[in-house]
Amino acid sequence: MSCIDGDEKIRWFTSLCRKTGLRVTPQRIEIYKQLINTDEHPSAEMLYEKVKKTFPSISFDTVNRTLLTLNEIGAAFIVEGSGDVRRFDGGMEKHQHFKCIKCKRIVDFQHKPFGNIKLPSSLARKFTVLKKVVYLEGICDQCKQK
Amino acid sequence: MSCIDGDEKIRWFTSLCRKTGLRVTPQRIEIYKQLINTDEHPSAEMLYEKVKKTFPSISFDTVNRTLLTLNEIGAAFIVEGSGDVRRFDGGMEKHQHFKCIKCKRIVDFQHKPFGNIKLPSSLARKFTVLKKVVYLEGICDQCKQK
DNA sequence: CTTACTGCAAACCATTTGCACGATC
DNA sequence: GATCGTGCAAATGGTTTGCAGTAAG
Repeated sequence: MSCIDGDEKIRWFTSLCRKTGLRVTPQRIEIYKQLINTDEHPSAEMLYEKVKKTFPSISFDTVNRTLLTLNEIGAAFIVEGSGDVRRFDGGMEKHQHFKCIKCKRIVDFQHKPFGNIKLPSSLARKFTVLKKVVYLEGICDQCKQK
Repeated sequence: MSCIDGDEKIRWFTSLCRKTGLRVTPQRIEIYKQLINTDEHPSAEMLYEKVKKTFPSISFDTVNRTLLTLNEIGAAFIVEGSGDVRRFDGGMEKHQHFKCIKCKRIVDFQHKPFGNIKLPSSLARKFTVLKKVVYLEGICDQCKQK
């Protein structure tokens, strides 16, 4: 299921690990692989279930810790949202999220104006802004039908 | 510390309670009062400490439960964000948040373009969007100095 | 060979739930 | 008086921490 640029990403990831002084372990690679091969914005638990299939001896803690590490080195990030369990995203291209408050599904979408949002300069002077998030919440198509 | 329109808001709140079939209890009023009299976007715990001063016998659970109720009837809302403890906001005017990832401080700001953001129509057709959030994360002025 | 990572278990802490008593309508 | 809210205590569940053994550089 790994696409053409899958290997590309793995190479980028391993070099990022080395650059940041992290060791390249098979567990890390596998977790990262699984993360970028899904678009369901998995929680640590969800990802643990996936990784276990190809790596039965892995522990939940390793998955969870690794995801936090990925977030720190910028190879993934924690999805914003109010409440609920922590969800992760390995897609590094500029995009936004819609989250269904019923089924908790998170859907990616791209809307140029959201990506190019300008900050008020008064704010930019005062704070160091590291992340701009545009985030929508509501009821998804599947849940509306019920 | 209650401003001129403080009583106004309390009246609005009690009528909202009645409209939604909730009973008007002194605890609820006090919690709501404290929530709208601060701009620090308190957690249930923070608010509990405040309310205890004027209402020593109140329990943490009541505070927490009440805040969730306020969120449901639209008298307050849960502040978006990634991870950390749940924070609440009683300010119902259109505004945005900046959150410092070091000290967890949440700062309100208003930026018209953020308030008037238009959704892609493809999305609006498919999903029922209940909430649009523009949210910034970074390092605040106080933490930068250190 | 040194330092970091993994796996396991226990600890933690915010949040939730159940229930009896008391307050509101 | 019936129903909802409160307070207390216990349970839950996601997340974190400590540590000994193991693997990477």
